[in-house]
Amino acid sequence: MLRTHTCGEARASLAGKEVTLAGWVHTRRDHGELTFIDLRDRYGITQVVAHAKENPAAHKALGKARNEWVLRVRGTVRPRPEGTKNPKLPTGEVEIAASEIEVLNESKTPPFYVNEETEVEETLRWKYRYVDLRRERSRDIIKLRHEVTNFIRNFFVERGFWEIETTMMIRSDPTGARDFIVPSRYYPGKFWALPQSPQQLKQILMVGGIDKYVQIARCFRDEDPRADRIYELTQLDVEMSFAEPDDVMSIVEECYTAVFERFAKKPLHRKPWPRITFDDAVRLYGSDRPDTRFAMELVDLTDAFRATSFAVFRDVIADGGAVRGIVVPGKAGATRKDIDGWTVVAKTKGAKGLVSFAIAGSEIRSPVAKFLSANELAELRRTSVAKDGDLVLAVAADYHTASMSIGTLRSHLGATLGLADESAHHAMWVYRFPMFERTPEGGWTFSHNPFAGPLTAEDANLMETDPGEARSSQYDLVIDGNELGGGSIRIHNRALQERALEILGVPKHEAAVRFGALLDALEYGAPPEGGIATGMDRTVMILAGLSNARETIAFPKTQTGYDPLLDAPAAADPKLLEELGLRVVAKPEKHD
RNA sequence: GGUCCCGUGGUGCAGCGGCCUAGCAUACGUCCCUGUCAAGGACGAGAUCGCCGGUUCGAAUCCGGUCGGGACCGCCA
Repeated sequence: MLRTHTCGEARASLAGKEVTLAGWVHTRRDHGELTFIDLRDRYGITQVVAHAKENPAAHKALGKARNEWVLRVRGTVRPRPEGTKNPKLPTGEVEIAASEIEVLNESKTPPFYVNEETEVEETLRWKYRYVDLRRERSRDIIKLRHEVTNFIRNFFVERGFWEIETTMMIRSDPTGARDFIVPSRYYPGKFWALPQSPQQLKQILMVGGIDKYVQIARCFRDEDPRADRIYELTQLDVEMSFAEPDDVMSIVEECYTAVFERFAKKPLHRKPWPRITFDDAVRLYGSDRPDTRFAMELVDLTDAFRATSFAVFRDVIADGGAVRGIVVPGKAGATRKDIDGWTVVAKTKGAKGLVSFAIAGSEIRSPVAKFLSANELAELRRTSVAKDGDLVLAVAADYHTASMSIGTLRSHLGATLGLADESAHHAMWVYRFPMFERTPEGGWTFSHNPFAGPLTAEDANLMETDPGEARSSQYDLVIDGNELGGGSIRIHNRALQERALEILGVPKHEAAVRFGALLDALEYGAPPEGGIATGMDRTVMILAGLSNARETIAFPKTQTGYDPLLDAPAAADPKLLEELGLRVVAKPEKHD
């Protein structure tokens, strides 16, 4: 090694010892005859000093060095003179009196500060990620990710799980997200797909008797990215044979509890974690991933307006719908503009409108007050338990739509009004999901994935008679209102799997083509099994308190998937396209 | 596919019709300086205000378009 110690190791115990350090110039303080530099590496920062009279050569070299130059420093560790120790640095007791400086490499002036915590535009950070990674903040996040990943891997391996890598080139299937595809040279016109998850493969591993599988798996989904969503995501992928839902939830809860206790900045609010049914989550929070860091539970106002002459409520209730609301504390004074904004939020989940009721003393102000009787308003106040100065917001629609609309508004208000308790992480399980949900077209879609099994034998029967009532074995891990992952006990019987796919609109013959391998495997002694996948990017995001997932990965892309570091995507060599049997028909885009 | 916000020396911000010959901080360069640690001091260089077009006597500033970035909706089993 070019060094004997790292820049984080210098301590009083090394005093008098000759050491060699290598690292980057963090800052330089030139006092003329006396020059200091702080030398930085991954491990820390050490002050190096040289005096013009004591060591002219070293002093000259330090004077010439600039930020981010790479130096090798030989010198003697010595205690700093009394009164010049720096308690802010772990190495602040000592300094290196330089005897020899070797410039390993010079550096251009960096495009942004390494030694300061200023915000820098992301595209620039990603383009110069090698500079950005030297910054303390970036390094800490990447280190955290490494430690969390390593901890989780060890956790499962220690419990008998085998880590198995699954292939990254699989069969494309038009369910779920859009696939990234890879052309084939031997089979021109045919394509592999990058896996959206190793779902089918891990189930096939169970059929192969692997019993317990774990993988920190890269997954690819070509959907428009968001702050917490990226093209390439990493998931903790786990599968267990002969498992029941509680087995999977228990081991993941144990793992995540350990992870949060070790790496999070704040405690978990409850152990063991609460488990809430999907129905209760919708009823109380209007969400399948409730943020319980604040209360503001939904109230049901249907009964208060059951006899109303107000047409909007009356018609919805007559159709079997519901009036669902929330009480916003102290917001009776909300402006028309506020309420219009909240109406837009509620409408994104299907609400036709939003009705507000401001509780002002004995009076209730509402745009629809004139259509409602005094009795109904009194009942509204009683049912909602709204206090003077509160604002009640309500949506009338079918029960699910009304609940989800108000729930979305609840989340929005929680975020914008800063209602969440920031002193603890709220982890929970949501379970007893419906197996199928209605699509806007009137068909069925799955709430988890097409391989999730029914919760009980009774639910399996309901798949035949009344699919909408069948409950799934699915369970979701939710932390602070974020869906961190989900899993289920899988269907391990070909006929039942075919039936499930049929309900989802995939006829048997088509299923045999699209899911042939898995369906065939189910006929060769597939064990009952289940598992889970959780998002590592989001996990690290929450642990580090970040608002976007890009910072948790080493080489991020922009919102449109552009990689500023590698300048990708890029055109392919025409010869390669020829070999692959591809011709580009898209108009070239002009990117500046 | 859609909505909203942003684009000003290397970086981060201010300026939002004329007072801008574009301001501040920091970084950068030269010089001074023996105990600093965000060192200090003096001087200096560095920007056609993303791009195109329009309105106006006059545009960084207003309008339209476009490119890029971000947040969100759709989408994301």
